[in-house]
Amino acid sequence: MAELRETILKTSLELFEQKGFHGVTVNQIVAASNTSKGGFYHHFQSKDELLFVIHDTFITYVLKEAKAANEIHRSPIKKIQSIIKAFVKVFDLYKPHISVFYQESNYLKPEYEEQIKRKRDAFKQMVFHVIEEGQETGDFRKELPMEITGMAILGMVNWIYKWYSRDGKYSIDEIADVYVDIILHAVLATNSVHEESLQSQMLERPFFTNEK
Amino acid sequence: MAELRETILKTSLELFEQKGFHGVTVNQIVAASNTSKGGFYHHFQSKDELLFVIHDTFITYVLKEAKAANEIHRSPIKKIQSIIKAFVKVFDLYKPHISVFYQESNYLKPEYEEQIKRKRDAFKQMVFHVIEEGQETGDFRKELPMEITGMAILGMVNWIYKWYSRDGKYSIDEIADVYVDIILHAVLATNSVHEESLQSQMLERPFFTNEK
DNA sequence: CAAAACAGACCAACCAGTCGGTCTCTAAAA
DNA sequence: TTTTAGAGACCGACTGGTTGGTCTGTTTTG
Repeated sequence: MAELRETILKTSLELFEQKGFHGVTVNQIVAASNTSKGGFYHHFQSKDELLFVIHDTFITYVLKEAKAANEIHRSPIKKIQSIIKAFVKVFDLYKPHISVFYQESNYLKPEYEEQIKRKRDAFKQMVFHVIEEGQETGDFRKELPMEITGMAILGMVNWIYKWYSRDGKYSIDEIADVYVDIILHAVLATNSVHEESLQSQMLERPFFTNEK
Repeated sequence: MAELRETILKTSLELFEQKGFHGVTVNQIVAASNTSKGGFYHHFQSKDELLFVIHDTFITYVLKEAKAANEIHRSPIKKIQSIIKAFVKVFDLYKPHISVFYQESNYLKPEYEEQIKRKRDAFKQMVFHVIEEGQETGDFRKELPMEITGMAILGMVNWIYKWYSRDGKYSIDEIADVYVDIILHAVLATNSVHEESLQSQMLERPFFTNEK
């Protein structure tokens, strides 16, 4: 039964998030999971493999979401909208994974690192591509350098792991709406001559337009 | 003489950036600095103190810059412009410090952590305050939630440490210009009725408006 | 010559990973 | 049905290597 494996994953995730990968020993994980060294090493080859599994589950999910969003829509505006929304929402689902991901990713063993890097780059390229597309169709401002804009967007979203909390002032959906709004305001060409008008695209009636 | 101290700081910074705090032993630092254990522990109480010093030099600098930018200008638009520019440019000066800062900050001993946290919060509050100010004067869109917008800006800039390189395609000044432009496009009210007009404020003729 | 700066052998603690062994459960053999 | 055989799950004492830090002594500096 893979029950213990799940327990170990869950408890170690909590511990890593609190104290960091190096701040937690295998013995602590084992104790918190009510098992033993033997139990641990029966399910994982090493402490490093555990770190890899955590990384992989999160990045795999994100990549899948982005691919889907990319295939469903045709307009770059819609595409970036859904990618950002999905991306932001992932922080609600996988907050602990992501925290560990960004804080300990450089301690991954080379073999593991390469696998993760490939998926992460794939995601980055998707964002870049959508921006490029939007600039070609004239929806997005052509004067913005694509790489810088892309990294600005990625950074802004990625940083969420540092401050988001489920008990915070704003829900993840509200945050997603604001982010989409900020990004679209930043990149949309003012004379977007496409089928959809600026305003109708920019805000799907985000929550904060209704507030007083 | 405090010469060795500087050498240790510099070499350990390089090592930490490459391999991370936990990936570098005191013996390695000592060897790379052409000194001995005795030399190291003469200048630093512990490996942790070394980590603290690195954190502190960077955050102290950033905070000083932001304070200055805040005092020099009166208009929130000008303020946010200089804060962002200064903030972005810090990544050119202190890239290694910042990398270590964000990757290892949760391994700081509590006593150290508190000191750093205070300065970091001070900086965050300054950014928040400028946004608030801009919303009050009507320069910035009032419908944007201040906290989310602030964190979006901080995240977008902070993330630079993950990808910026001096040998990269764009200079730090170019990046700073694009960031200022993106942020102002996102936050400026379209009917900014202030002394300065939208366009003249937004871009101080950034490099990319001249391209082709 | 006194104090600071540095050298380097040494140590105690810790920690990831191992290894021989047990327990349980299933399924084939008797 | 009972017995036997075997596989996978799990246990926990042990180890070998590493690491941060100390301590005694030596050199340099003012």
